[in-house]
Amino acid sequence: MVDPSAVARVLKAAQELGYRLDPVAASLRTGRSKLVGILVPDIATSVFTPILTGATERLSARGYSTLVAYVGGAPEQQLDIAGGLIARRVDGLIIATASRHDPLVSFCVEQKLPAVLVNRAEKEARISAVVSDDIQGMQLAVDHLVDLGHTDIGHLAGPPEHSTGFLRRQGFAQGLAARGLDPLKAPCEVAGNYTREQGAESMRRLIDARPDITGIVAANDLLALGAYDALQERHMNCPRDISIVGHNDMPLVDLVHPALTTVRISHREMGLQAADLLQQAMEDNDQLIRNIVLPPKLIVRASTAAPRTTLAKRAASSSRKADRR
Amino acid sequence: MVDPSAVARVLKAAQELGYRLDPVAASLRTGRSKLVGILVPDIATSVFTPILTGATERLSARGYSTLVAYVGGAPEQQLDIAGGLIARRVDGLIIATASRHDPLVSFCVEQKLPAVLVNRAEKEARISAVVSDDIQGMQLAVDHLVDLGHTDIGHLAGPPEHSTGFLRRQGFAQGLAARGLDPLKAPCEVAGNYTREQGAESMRRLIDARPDITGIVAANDLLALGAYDALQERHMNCPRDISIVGHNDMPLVDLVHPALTTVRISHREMGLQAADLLQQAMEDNDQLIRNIVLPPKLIVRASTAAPRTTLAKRAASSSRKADRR
DNA sequence: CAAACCTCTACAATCGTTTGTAAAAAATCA
DNA sequence: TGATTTTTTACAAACGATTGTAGAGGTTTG
Repeated sequence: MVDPSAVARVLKAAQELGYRLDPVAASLRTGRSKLVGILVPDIATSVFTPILTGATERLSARGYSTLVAYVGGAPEQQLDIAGGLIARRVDGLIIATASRHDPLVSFCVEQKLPAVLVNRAEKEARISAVVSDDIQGMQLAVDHLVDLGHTDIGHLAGPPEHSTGFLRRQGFAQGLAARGLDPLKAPCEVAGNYTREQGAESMRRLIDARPDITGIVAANDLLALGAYDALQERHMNCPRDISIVGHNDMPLVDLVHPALTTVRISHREMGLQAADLLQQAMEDNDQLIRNIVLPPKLIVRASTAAPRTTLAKRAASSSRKADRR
Repeated sequence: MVDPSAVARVLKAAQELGYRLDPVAASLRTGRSKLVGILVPDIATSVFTPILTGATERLSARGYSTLVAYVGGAPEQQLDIAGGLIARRVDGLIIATASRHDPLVSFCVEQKLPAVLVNRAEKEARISAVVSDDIQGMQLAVDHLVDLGHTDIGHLAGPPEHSTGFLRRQGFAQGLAARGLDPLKAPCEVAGNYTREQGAESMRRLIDARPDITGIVAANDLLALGAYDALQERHMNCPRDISIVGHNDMPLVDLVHPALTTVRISHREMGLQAADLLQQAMEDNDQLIRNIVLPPKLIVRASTAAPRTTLAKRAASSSRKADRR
């Protein structure tokens, strides 16, 4: 349309004057901002950092900046915090803090504000979400222990108000049932939050209640590491006395002693996918609700082994075989 | 001044209508934004997450929101990225990505944009900074090894373009000299970045070059953990064959095997202090350059022990004593 | 009582874009 | 060519606060 040399001249002049479009003014006029708000419970957890990295990376490649808000220990403030982001005209929200029925989600639905859940989903799918297949992850863990010969398996559960805690507990039960074990007889201790301390506390209770347990599936690596602490207190050995499976495969769990067998989740990938989903919702005004469920993977390390009873049996049977020869 | 009941009525009405001051409009008019930009190299490192948490926590308590930008692998883009933040009218910058002479700092000084360095300082103090006492931290580490009886001590150094890598190497040398050991004779391998892989690589080279080494001071925990990997490859044992001291006391290094002796830095505290400093610079228009240096602390765990030569000597001397009795 | 001064209220300009509209110019058609 | 339609250009309104200013109203003082 316009003389291209003129375009070039204008662009050059703009460059020389250091002219940049003012995003604040543009935002005021349009109501949009090229900003995305991300709500995380707390950054320190190694679960949320890769989610953040992934989401931020993808969004910034698409020209969006991120406004990260830490909801921290104040879930009741979450709506206010989100309100602050919305006042700043964020174009969309990535929510990593959702409870199984979250008022913030209701709010987003009402206001038609594009939003995507990540890591934790709601009970019913009102907006798109990217999660790991928590049920399948636990089944992998249970299968692994059962394959090793364990029959007395306990669960260190996470907070039931989050989908991760809830679904993993459910997956644990399903996994047992699928292998012919009775989930109702399996001991389960519910931790209030995902910390090493809570893991240790739950583990102590579990051992006291059911000393016959030989295998533990934890809802989270930190809980599993807490279980390590509890075992050490009682001078018990993992995996000789009790096998432990974690969940998340967070950094360094391959270096702890014993190296932790765990279920790997690609949190980074969750962040990337959430960013993609949100971008679609923001730009194509695409109201489709999508549920992306990423497949977990069992990583076998040194914290799981056959229970001593099975080892004894094997020894016995192999010696019988030897006798027959 | 005004009838207080009228004030109450107006406030109530505002509340009912859901009126909130529009930060975007205010920002356009005033040029201020109640936003602070934070530049981090990458979020995944356990060094920067607590800094971020600390800074964000303090700032949000003061009514500021944070705009976090990951400079990642693109230091040459740093100025552009910062430009984006400035276009958004950030009131100040917290810079965790500074090299020892950083163009972004020059820019902030010229533009009189309040900014604070954190974790990494510049060579010359042009703006305020909050850092750990890297020199002293290394001296603690060296002292510890020398006290145990080590005389052949090597250093796994970090990137020299960052103050942490540079100063820790310097602190290592000073620490040796203070104990009468010759720093020039001490082997040192410089890692290109703070990763486990680089740590392993450096450690391999160091062992090959100087098999007589009995103690290692690493500039960072990840490098130390990489050294663990290298030792394992060669079937060497820590601390029996070689003692290792890390730096940072990042989460879980107490659980690795052997539990890592390391120099604890309160990164969270650095974040808090940086936030305070920045707030002063922003609000009091306080141009004072302050340098906050936090004291590090040695945390002794299981990765350090007396070298075998010393143990042998002690055994000999104690048996002599026994003879005399 | 008028002049000078101070206080308060109300209004308009401003920040820098985007976007709708009106006018002008160009193009199409009878 | 004149009427009609389309395209281009130019301009102004709007976003929602902040802030300076002019004028109204009140108070003090010679």
